[in-house]
Amino acid sequence: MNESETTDIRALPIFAEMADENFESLMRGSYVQNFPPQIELISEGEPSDFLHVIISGAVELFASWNDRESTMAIVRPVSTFILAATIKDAPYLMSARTLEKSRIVLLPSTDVRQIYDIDNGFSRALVTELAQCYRGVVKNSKDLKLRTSIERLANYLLKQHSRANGNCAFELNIEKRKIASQMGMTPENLSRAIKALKPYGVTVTGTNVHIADADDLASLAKPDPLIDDPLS
Amino acid sequence: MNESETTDIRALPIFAEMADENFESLMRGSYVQNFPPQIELISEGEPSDFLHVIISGAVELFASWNDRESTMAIVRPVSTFILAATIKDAPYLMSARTLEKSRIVLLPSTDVRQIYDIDNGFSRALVTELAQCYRGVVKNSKDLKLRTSIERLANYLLKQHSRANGNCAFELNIEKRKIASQMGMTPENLSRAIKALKPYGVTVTGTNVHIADADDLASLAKPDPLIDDPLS
DNA sequence: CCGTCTACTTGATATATGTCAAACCCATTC
DNA sequence: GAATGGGTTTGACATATATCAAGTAGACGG
Repeated sequence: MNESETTDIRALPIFAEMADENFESLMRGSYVQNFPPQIELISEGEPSDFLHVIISGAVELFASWNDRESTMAIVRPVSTFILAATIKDAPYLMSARTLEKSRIVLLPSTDVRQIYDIDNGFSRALVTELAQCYRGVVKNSKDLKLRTSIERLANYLLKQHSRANGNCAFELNIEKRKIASQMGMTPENLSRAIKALKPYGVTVTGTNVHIADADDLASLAKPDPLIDDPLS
Repeated sequence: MNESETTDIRALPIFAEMADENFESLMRGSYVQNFPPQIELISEGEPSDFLHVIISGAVELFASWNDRESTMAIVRPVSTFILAATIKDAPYLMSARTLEKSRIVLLPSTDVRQIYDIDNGFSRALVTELAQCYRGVVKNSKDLKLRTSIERLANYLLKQHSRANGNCAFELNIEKRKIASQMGMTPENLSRAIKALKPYGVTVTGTNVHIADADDLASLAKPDPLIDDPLS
């Protein structure tokens, strides 16, 4: 791990407030690895041996049951994933695989738990982080339970639109089938949902999205900070 | 608040490890109130002024969007609710209403945050609690995304069955329409799902449930600790 | 430049779930 | 004991979504 990567990790809210010596001890015990795409990093049900930090690339969190599979989230740098399992010393609830070539830091869970027991800055940061994660999942549930697939898509596109600084043209950075799964629908249904948004000025060709009139789309999407705002 | 109630609250994992003086100071600033059924205790979007602790009764957490409403969870004594909003000092993501006559303790959020800043036992307990809550919502999402409504119902009934100590007859302690909403379906659909479980030995008359053969039902439900186990 | 692969799309169809209206069943009240 | 009212059930129907099968398009490697 080079110095700039260490700095990036240190800058994460979760690590920012901890004592230097504890952070360094955490880093000393860590492993860094580069993974090719489509590698399963962890499997649900396994004990959580490491807290993962993604430095570059992209990782999909997914869950399975009875031969069905669903994408739960896509994680992008720089951030940690599967924090709750590490804290609780409980089995992973989700599996993770790389979507692209990715660089991942592995922090032994025992080290994390040990340091969280002695470092109050760290444990306070964890409280904030977990509260945020919790709220994120609740928002996701609300999206799923209160909206149809077309409404979910409309809101997803609006979010991407604002991430592209409001530019009317932007790219999808994930495969459509992953987007579909994340939003709880099939790829075929996503295709049709995209078509259904055409009257609202949405054109998608390949990975290129064009939103003619965001207000028009918003009239359908009715975005709500209590569902769609990643902060708050 | 009487002494036995204070003891019950103190026994909650979240409060168990904090210093006596901090717990007492938290309690001194608290309010206790009895509410009749169907009272809206908090509304989503409002700033989170209090951490709530339910002492007796039952509270429904629900969310709304675009004139739709969905039950997110039912909270029963003794436990806290809307912890994450209090910690983050962020608006509630869910509303809450009493389902029955309920006794609720209100802890001012500023007090909670202030004490969590100085009491390490409390902040560590919060980490564990929030990690648990997070995992709870993730499990709920998996249930929603990976299962059909009949499968969700089958698993719900198996869970109630084991809560009734494996007794083949037990009572539903919530209205069916709330159960339906919690599981992401309409009351009509729930009615039909119940019928669909008849071949698996499930009979429901009013609030009485009879499960002839739990193994038979489990062959359909395929319960999974990574979805259905409230612990782990 | 051509084949190959994989994601994506499309159409036809099936299934799941929602909606609406009416009937029903209790429980409560007057 | 009749009337009221809310929750539940049922049936008929509409809509949303999934499935299956085929075709298309783009990316990649030879």
